[in-house]
Amino acid sequence: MTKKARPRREPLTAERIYQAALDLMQETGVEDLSMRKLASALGVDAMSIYHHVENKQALLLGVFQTVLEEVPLPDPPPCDWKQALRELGKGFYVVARRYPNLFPYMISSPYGTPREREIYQYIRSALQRAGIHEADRLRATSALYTYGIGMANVASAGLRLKPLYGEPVPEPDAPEQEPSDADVEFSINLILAGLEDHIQGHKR
Amino acid sequence: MTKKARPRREPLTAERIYQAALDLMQETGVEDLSMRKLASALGVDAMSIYHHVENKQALLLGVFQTVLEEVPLPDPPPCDWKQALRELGKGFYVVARRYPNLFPYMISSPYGTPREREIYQYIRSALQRAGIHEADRLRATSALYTYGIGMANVASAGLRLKPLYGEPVPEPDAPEQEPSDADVEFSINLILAGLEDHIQGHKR
DNA sequence: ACCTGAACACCGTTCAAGT
DNA sequence: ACCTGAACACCGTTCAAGT
Repeated sequence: MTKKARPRREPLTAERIYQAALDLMQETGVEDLSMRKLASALGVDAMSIYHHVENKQALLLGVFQTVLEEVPLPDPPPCDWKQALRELGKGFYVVARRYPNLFPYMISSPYGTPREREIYQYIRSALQRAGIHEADRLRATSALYTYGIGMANVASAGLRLKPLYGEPVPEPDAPEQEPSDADVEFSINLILAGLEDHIQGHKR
Repeated sequence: MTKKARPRREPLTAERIYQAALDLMQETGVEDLSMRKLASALGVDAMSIYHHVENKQALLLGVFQTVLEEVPLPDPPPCDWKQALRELGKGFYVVARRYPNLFPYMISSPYGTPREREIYQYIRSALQRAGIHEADRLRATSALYTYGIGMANVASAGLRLKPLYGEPVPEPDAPEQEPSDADVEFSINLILAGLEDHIQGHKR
């Protein structure tokens, strides 16, 4: 036992805070997260958190960024633009399923994260390779991004309609009801076919 | 002036409460709405509201339902299924633009509303007329619904990327930046073309 | 430099009481 | 039947103080 000694516990860092917040939200939902509960989960005074994170909004954005970094962005991207977008879409879907409580709130946040920008740019460059000409590229990027967002949101609810108020919230543990890869592929292929069609139409 | 007399003010009703809540949210954002502020806007004690509305969650769902009823559901639906879906999509978009603060929160709500179900069924029956066979109809409905949700969400932000935290939130008063009908049509046509392609593929 | 605790200005909701 | 006010158990955040 040395006198100098390591500190009684790990020092707080923004990353440790994000991870703890994410864990709490997975268990009890985003609505239930409070700075005070988070602090006590970290074994720390509530106000200590503010030394590493500006406020609750910034904390949430940090968690969103952490989670979005789990969406893989193949580098270098496959030369086949459709393949690139299909893989991106599937990756997005997988992460949305991993954090079903989080995604709806991420989407409704008035602020974005740097990772969201990267994903947007990835789509944009895939569409450039696809040969969609300048004028339509922004619109197409926006449409695809939009679609990913919507899919992530619906995926969070297991591709089912949300229950009405008063109806029981369906158990997440009904594996036979799990949306399959085929369901997701179907949905992604639909929009890719639409894009292909658009490109053909302009060539012709 | 009769003695019997009308009451000093309109009696509270759920509808008056929903409308006042909607007005407040339009001005200050959903996050800022509180039962207490709503009550004082109605000139009423905070707790009076609870006589007409179960709790805050139910209040929000009432507002969502009110707003979604503004999305027109043409009856009888046009025989052309693509036309029907295009009109539905545009209607959805117009309403999302009308209540930009509200839509992101509506989407992230864990509960749905009866009107959402009706819209879902409308899509479903349009796809039946389109001749999409039973096995794929649920997936296609889900994909289209998904797409509408995503579009509404992105539309709320004016088809732009959300600002990063710390960046100024763009003024909503830049008419030259307003997404045009053509932008929306582009996006809707993309997915309709994908569907058409899917149907052709199965006929062939 | 990092953490703490008291305090401030709020919340949603319950409940007993008023008319 | 409908509304009220006090009270309860919480919030996020500021600030002065501790080590």
